[in-house]
Amino acid sequence: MKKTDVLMEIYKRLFEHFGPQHWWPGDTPFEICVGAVLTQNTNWQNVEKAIENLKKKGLLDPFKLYEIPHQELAETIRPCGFFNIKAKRLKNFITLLVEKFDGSLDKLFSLGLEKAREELLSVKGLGKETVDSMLLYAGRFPIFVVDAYTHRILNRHSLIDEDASYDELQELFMANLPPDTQLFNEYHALLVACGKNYCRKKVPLCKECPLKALF
DNA sequence: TGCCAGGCCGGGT
DNA sequence: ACCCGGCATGGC
Repeated sequence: MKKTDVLMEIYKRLFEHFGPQHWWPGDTPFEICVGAVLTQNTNWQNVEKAIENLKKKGLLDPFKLYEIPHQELAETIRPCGFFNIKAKRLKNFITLLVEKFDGSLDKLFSLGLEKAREELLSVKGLGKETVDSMLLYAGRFPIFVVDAYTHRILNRHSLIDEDASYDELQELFMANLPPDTQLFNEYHALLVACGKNYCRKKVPLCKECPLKALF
């Protein structure tokens, strides 16, 4: 069976089981980018509280975040955990956005996928997953987002090695699927849904998993 | 109650 | 080039 067919079969099963996920859960591209940083190794529920705090204070704005002192920002996003380091990372991102792109995500994204990715990856605290999430869900670029769930699910169904890298996984999807933003959007969200609901740590293989007895 | 969550960095080997 | 500890809150 060709890799393309395998990947499409997985997508089909996940979509039929979970339905459309309507990602990213955020109103604006900027909110999506902020959420991408805050959700690093963190439950989305906690991130929602932090984002709600930012909204209440009217801080969900590049220039407001540019001005706010570290201490106050950290306190505001406290519920999402790792708040000191995340406040720094947000600041680093905001500094790039304001000082190099007039606070405009459109200007950043207008560089195109490759250049925008390079710019974002140069920011301390933004790794590949965070950056690719911004590019896919805020920038609408057709780039596949890999995360811990992607890794665990594919490994558990013997489709990749335990030690496969981010780049290898991303390449697997991108070399064998059409570069379709909506497909990549839904696919990643579905993998997260599957991981949260079924493919948990320590549970070797659960009976309800839609990918059970895959091939 | 303990374990885990949509990572990433930095220091030590 | 790996490997590992640190970062921290809140929900199940």
